[in-house]
Amino acid sequence: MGRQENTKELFVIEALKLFGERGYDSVRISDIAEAVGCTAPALYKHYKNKQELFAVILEESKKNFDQVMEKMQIDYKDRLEEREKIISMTEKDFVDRIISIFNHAISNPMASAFRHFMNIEQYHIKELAEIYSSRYVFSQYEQNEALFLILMEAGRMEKGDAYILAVEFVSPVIVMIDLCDRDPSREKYAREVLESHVKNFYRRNIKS
Amino acid sequence: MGRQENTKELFVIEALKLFGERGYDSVRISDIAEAVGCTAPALYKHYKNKQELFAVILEESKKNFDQVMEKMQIDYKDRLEEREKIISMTEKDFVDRIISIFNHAISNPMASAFRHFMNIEQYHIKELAEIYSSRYVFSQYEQNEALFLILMEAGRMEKGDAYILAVEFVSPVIVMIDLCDRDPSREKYAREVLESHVKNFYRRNIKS
DNA sequence: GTCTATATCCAGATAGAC
DNA sequence: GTCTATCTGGATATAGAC
Repeated sequence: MGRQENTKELFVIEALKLFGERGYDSVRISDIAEAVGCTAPALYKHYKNKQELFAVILEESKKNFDQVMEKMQIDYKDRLEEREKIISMTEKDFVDRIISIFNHAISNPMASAFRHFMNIEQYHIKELAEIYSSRYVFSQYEQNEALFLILMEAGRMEKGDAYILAVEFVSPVIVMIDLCDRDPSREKYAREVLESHVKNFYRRNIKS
Repeated sequence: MGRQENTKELFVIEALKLFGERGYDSVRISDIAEAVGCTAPALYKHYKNKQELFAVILEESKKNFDQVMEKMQIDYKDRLEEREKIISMTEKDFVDRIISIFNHAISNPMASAFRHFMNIEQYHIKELAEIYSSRYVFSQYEQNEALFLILMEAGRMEKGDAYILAVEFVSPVIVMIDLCDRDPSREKYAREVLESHVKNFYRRNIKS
């Protein structure tokens, strides 16, 4: 391979993919180099060692993740100007919102690779376990709790425990993403289940 | 270490624990031997190599898992004599049932180790991904769907999509177990969430 | 059935030419 | 900045004594 400008970045991308497939220890430097299109020693011109590459991946993935989260989701807590939009959400809006969260999680290759990577290394690297729980689970619960509190206040939902409703609303999404991570052929099933779930939830809990 | 009768079995137990913590490739034969209380070459008197030990673990864990599942859960589909019991289930019965499923998943060391192991190796070993999905997710969905169909028939639930209700009922349990696998200090939180969830679900969907 | 000693292999990392 | 050749360490697995 000839002189390249973006080799350094390519190492991060390909390594994340491979780590997500097999886990840190199972991936050889030469595997990563092959995926990039060069030989193993080339890596050491860009990174001190395998561990440093790993640290960079973690950093980059977290940054990327934060950016995506910010773009994808309305910050229901702070931005009060969103209140009007929330109060007038239809059944279709709810369905679209959940399906778009699901679609992004499944179809974005980097997000997907990072999630696989976290899943594999979560017991090994404490930091990853924490990231996984807080980003994928708790932030979703809290965002939807805030959403439901607004709807309760506006009289579109019966007043009650908004947090538990958020748990019930979001958990199927988390499980379906997990299911498709293990077997992508279940995407159609997952989308159908989620659509039915959201419609059922809307019909039972939200006033039109 | 002196002559032992159960070393062969000990290798399976300790290896499963370690594989569940770090993954297959990261665990050395000497780590397993140390946990067992002997040296690495001793393993080769019992198993051909590391891979054979792995295969035995898989086999044993599956067997163990099946036994536990059978003991834990009423086979709602086949045993019609359970019908009376199901129809008269109270809120407390539902809470107890979910909490006992949760408790078993969390507190049984072997079940816990096997779940961690599956989680780590699921992308690596296709077979594990399938086991995980079918045993932890689909079987739970289907069992509860059957339960809700009986309740609908008996007039204790409004007729509707029993499968989706099962998804909504069970998914929070799956997520909470997952959460505690990553951080056991969340057990109290998980139990509280699950209790509130079951009570909320019962109040909204089941007639007393 | 377990040990110590050792063979073998292979992955991570370095040296030095281009 | 990438290559080929090589060093080094560590992990799997074997040999042979007890």
